[in-house]
Amino acid sequence: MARKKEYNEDLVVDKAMKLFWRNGYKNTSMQMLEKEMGINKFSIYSSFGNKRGLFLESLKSYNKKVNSIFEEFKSSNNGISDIKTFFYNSVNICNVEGNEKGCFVTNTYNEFARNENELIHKQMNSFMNNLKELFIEKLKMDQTKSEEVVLKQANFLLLAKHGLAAASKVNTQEEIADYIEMTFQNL
Amino acid sequence: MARKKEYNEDLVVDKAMKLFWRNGYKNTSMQMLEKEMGINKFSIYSSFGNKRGLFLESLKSYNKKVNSIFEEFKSSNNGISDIKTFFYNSVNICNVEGNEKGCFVTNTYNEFARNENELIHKQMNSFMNNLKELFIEKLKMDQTKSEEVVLKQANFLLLAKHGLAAASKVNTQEEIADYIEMTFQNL
DNA sequence: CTAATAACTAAATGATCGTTTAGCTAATAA
DNA sequence: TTATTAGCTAAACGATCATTTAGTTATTAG
Repeated sequence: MARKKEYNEDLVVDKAMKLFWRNGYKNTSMQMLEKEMGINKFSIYSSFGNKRGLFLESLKSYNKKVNSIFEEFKSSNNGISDIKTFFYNSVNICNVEGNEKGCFVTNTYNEFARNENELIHKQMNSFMNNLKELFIEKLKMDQTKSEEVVLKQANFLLLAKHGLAAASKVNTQEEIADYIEMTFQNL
Repeated sequence: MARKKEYNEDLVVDKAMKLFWRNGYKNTSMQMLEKEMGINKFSIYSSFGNKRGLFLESLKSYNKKVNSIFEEFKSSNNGISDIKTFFYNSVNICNVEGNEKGCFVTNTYNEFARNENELIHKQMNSFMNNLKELFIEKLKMDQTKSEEVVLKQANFLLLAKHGLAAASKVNTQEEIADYIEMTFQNL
């Protein structure tokens, strides 16, 4: 009937994601996105509706990217040791990429902590709740732990993971490693 | 010679600080500041130069506010126990205030992590370095600890403090308490 | 080949951003 | 009292924001 798109949507979303990851939502303008994605504003709007739509797609793209880490985490059966590996893997994804920092989800969580945007909050909360469930599952593998201890430690780990992701924006790999080692020293 | 100012600078900076604390730098507009501070844009500019000037004054105002916690922390002589108390005090200041969340300095650190603004980075780094020195001082009170262990634990605590401040934006007081207790369980 | 249509380019849109300015008000020194 | 001067109000500034639109290009069905 008519012309074909000259770009691949998944590919340009990935580029947008990296820009949002680096700068956050508010500090990323449509002009910057246009340049980074290599397509015109019109194309961005026709594909993703608006800036927020593109941002949500970027979050999905990030989730896909970290999904392999999640899958590995889920399928292993070594309890706490798996959680520790997961922590290391989580802080390492930003090193294999460009100069992105921290965790995109956590960065977003922080930026929108007191924002009214419901969609983004939902996305964030489901992410956090899933993670907590996984922690609980892994912790329960050690059957000497009471339900109460499991829940307390899951809360502890969730906060530690969030804090680590935030801190990893400004700390060195060595400091991060020290932190992870001490965190798991006596769980 | 001429008219007197109808407002108190310290007072309006305090109001600006709370707004910046709640929303961050980018998400706080001059219009919002005008309203919150109760004075005209002209007055803001004549007193503080520009938005960044006002923001830097707000950071100073925050530092003054938390200074009492710092002074108490410095003057005590109970080693690690002091650090723990300091952690609790730090997360509690946002409860005695309005609906501010987390630590203003940490929020700022996160927002400007990959920003080129030198003045703000300096302010942040000096804050962090001072804190680390204090941690080291307190940890050294336990003379059984080697220098190496002291430095490692200081790094750990600095990251934990940063992470806690970030996480406290979205976590409950109970979760926070659990985190602090576990953090100090075996230091 | 041609009519139809979707994707493209590029410019314009209104809103809001931080910042400045012109004109008015009030306080003080002489 | 009056000239001077700093603080005030309110409007306007240019820049940039996200978003839309008008016009052109390219593809394909008939």
